[in-house]
Amino acid sequence: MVRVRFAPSPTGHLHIGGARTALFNWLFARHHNGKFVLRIEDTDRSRSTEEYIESIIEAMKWLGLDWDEGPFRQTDRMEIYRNYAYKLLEEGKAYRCYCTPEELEERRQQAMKEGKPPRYDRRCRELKEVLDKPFAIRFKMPLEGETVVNDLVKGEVTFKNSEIEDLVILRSDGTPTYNFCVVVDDFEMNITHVIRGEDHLNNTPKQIHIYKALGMKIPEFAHIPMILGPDRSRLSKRHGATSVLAYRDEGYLPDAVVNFLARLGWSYGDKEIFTRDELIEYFDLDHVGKANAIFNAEKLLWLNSEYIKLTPEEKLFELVKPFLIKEGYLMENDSVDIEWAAKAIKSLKERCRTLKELANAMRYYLLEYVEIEPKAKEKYINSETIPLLKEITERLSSIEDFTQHNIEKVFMDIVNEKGLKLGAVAQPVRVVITGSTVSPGIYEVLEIVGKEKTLKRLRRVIDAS
RNA sequence: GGUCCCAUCGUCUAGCCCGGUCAAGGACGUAGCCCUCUCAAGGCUAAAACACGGGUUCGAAUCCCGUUGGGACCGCCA
Repeated sequence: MVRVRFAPSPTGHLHIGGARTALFNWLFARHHNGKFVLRIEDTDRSRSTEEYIESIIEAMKWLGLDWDEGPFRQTDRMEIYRNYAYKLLEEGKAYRCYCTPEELEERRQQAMKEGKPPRYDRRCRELKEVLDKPFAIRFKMPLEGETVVNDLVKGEVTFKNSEIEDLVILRSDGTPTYNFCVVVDDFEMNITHVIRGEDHLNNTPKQIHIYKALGMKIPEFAHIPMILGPDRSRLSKRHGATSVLAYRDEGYLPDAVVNFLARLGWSYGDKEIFTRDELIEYFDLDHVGKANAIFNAEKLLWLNSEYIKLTPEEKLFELVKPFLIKEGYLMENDSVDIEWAAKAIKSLKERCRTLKELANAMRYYLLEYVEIEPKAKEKYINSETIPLLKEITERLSSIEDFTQHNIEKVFMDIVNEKGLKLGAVAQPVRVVITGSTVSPGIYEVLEIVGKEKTLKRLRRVIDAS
């Protein structure tokens, strides 16, 4: 039975990189019909917050990454770690270190200055007597030999044991450290595959020695490459939105984000667009690449537009509603005819890449009047076009059934009678009705805006001239 | 600085493990054309990559070594 976990530390919102790690674990679990465990690594109490825990959970839910067990919290499990740490101490596999953090920091600085590796010098390792001073517990790493990590993505990676330091497993305040908790938890939770970011590859040999010292079975490891910003440095706030929830707020669809993240570092031939079921069916570690990937916001935008096109209009309306309300184009308790809304959205969905854009485009369908862009006004509303607008207003007002078909007839009549190009008539009308030179087809727009608002807007512009 | 990882179009990648079918395929983006009432969407076309240097081999994007470049880690952070 495959058991994997996602173990974020709540020191920030769930970001793109973390989300992809979570996704790969989730896909692996679902593909193998295994279990996906959520564990909150909050042993750093000074930086962990409840808000971040909630925010991470909210982001996971939004992405649709459901977990089978947890969320477990390491702060609830302190006794367990402590017991294991003391077990190692008693067995002579760990030792008390009386060096203070200040002393260690000083020595690190000194070592750096001398160009030596900034590593703990193991000075307490052979201390025989027990002192009456605060101490941390350090793990005794083997001094020679080598450790091989058989990574499912990277292959065989070999480390010299002499390069691995005697890490602290229990701090002097009695709290355990990351590398220790991970081992204990992964064992206690029966984790079979540890799928995590490549930044943990160097931690792996340390953890392997702890597993061995504790007589625990070592899980399989898979270290997936990092996600980098456009400047090739690790993705961070400087590169714009990195929090998953920020993408939700910008109007991205969770399926699009999931699809995008899945294709970052993983591939299935030439296929680009996957349903969730396809992702689950096809996902495997063999096709996870080894190289870091740069976050390509343009491609995410494209995928999102593809997903918007795939989403039915009625569903899209539900999704866009919060954005409409936020922008003030719709009141919370306004009732909107769903058929009308579907028509409106159908006209716009393939020219919008996010829900936010869609909401914005719906502005001229929902409001009474629209503000006209100055440039558009200057170009299309002038002494030449006003008579034309008057004429068309008159003819439109006589249409009884205000449908695309009948509207088109009015436009074509005018064009034919006056020998004009359609654009010469359509553009000024478009500007008056939508406030901009860009919109869906003019007949479609007028039908959706409706006869009443169409005439109101036209007359207001004519009267103002 | 030490250790570890990585290297195909600007970007995500297929191909690499099992050398020849690769004068390197797809996608995003970019450019042009078609469609057209504007903008999209759609269709067609184009420019665009095997980091470099050595081997091995009849033959290398594919195997080996080195160089360069990038990344990660070296905490009583996770």
